[in-house]
Amino acid sequence: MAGAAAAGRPWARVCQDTIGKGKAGTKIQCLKAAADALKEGKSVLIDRCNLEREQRSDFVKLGCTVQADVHAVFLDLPAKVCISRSVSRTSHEGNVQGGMAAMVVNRMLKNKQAPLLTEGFSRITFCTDDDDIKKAVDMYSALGPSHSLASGVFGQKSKGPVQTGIMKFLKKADTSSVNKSSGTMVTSSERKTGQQNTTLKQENLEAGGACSMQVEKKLDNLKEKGEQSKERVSSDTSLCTLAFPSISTADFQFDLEKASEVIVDAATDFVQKHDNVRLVLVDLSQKSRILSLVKDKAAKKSFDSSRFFTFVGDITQLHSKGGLQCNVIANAANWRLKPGGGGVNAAIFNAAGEALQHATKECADTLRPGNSVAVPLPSTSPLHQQEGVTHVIHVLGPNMNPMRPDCLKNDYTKGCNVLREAYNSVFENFASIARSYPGKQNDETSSRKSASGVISPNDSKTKREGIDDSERTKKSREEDNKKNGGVTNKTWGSWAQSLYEVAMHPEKYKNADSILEISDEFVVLKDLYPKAKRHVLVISRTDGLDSLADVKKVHLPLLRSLHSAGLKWAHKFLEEDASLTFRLGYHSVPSMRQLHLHVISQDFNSPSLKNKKHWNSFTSAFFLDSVDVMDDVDQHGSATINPDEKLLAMELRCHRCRSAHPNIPKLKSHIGACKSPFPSHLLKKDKLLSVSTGRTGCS
DNA sequence: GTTCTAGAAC
DNA sequence: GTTCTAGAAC
Repeated sequence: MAGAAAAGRPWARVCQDTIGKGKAGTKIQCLKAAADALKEGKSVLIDRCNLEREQRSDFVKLGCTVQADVHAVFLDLPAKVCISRSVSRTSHEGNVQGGMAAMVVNRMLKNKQAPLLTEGFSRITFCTDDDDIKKAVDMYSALGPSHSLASGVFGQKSKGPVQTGIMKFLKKADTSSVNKSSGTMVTSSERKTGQQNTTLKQENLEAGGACSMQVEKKLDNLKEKGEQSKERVSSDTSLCTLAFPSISTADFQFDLEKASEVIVDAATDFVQKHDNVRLVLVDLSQKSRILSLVKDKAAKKSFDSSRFFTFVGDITQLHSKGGLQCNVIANAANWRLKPGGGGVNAAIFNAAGEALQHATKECADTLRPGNSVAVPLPSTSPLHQQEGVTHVIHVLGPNMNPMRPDCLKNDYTKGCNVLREAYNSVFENFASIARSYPGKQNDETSSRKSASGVISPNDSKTKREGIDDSERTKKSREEDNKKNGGVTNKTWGSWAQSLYEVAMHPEKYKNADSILEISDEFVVLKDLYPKAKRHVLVISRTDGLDSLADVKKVHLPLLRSLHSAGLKWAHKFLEEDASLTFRLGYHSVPSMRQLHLHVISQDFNSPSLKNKKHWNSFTSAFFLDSVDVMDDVDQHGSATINPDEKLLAMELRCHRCRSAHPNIPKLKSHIGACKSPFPSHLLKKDKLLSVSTGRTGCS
């Protein structure tokens, strides 16, 4: 179908299901048809699932080579909606319907990768319901030849600021309403009115697949981007990019010569150690002395110069004005992490709007020199929408200005050390964000380890659970905690005390047959509401150690004791029932106080497993394998936790074959029958125990 | 963590 | 009509 939009721009729809003379064709045919249509000056709608990055990259490349704007409209509908629609539809062009459809859709959704601006899209619109889809269709239908749509990401449900454990229990921040208003606001502001004759077939978008992509020809738009864009726009957009200002050299009056040395050392060192990332030092002025010093010093070093370079431009408008796509920007913040003050800090807070202030508050209150904190930028922020910036890393450098706090009074030995620490901290935070970028990792472990983007595993001072890394706040928290007798200041409901009670006074309960073992370090207890045929808890007896968030390196021997007690009981159960498979691990955010290890058989055959939260708490990244936790604590001094509650609300997927299911009863009947092998990430590192593998899980 | 239940989904 | 979920109360 080629819909000639009412306003005049002709559209060509390229659909693989019909491209072979009305029948299904090949991707090559689609690419050719798209290229031809673009040559004829048409806008092109690629009506193809394109769920995986690699699948769509050829289309993106095509768009870029003819200098067209490439947009993605991502239909991010819940799996159960996709499945039920595809099953019940009739006369689908590709004949993906009926019983077969569930299987096909499940297989496709398994590999779903949300589009990123870094792939080369200039605009991405997320649609998560019918309303979003209608808006997107209306918007593109009404697009006239002189219209252009803003660049950036629209309608994405924010990953949101990381919720602290305490937030979860005190009150739920209503992120859903915030997100909704953002989506509506963006689309309605972009929507052209008065054009209702939809030339794009909405039903195709709704049922045909989860993702479609539009390649829009708009040469005039590109010209506006000016000189710099030509130079950089072609540069590699597959790299996760950090743009950063020179730290401390403006208001903090740090010596430029010395600063440039630190920058070049830290940056070249970093890019040599990390793949798939690039660093860009940004300054406003063409005559910037710090840029030329850094350029000169960098020229004398040998490293890949496309991975670290300097750029003249406004750090808040790098994409729109400079044509440089940066996922992450660093901010030369003040110690209070407050907006204002002029310079880069004021500019970034200004450009990012209130969303950044709120998100920052969720992550930290203050910052000390040499430290940084990464803040996920909500999708409501204009900086996110227009520039594609997903994170802001606030950093505080050393101060040489006697009019500002913590002046080092020209002590450049200390100053250089603090500046180096500051850059290293920023780069490490950036590295963990880069690792969590979809496509920059391919296993579940790495994604959950840094998914929040706030956690810096190499910096023991950096906060977890979205608290902060400042010593000031840490102290006050510790004082609060002392009063509670605990290490974290999470509040526990009365119902959350029972494990604590058992751990403190196991002798009181020793006659109960639910208690399997009591030692000085732990108590082994049958879970009162087992979520599988066999489900026991190994509860630590250390007072004040309530969850993984409290665990420090000193607790490593304890973790090992809990683990080996868990193994012992798993083996005992395997002797009784050789068909079982066991997994040992912790909940990222437990509901019950007192650190406890779950030992749970993987049949999940139990009437007590009743809801989505139950299921996801044992089968998503919310469940942290004991072996990983021990490694993590050993290497980093604490456990890396992703406290994102969204993990518990995720769609229901089989823990073996990853197929999606619309509800718990359907899921349970599937898992009762599924014989697929377990995912490879569980087969590694002896995370699963069974008789057939003969694994012990000890290594 | 569970129980209860209104109301959404089928 | 029944089934299932999700939020409040404990």
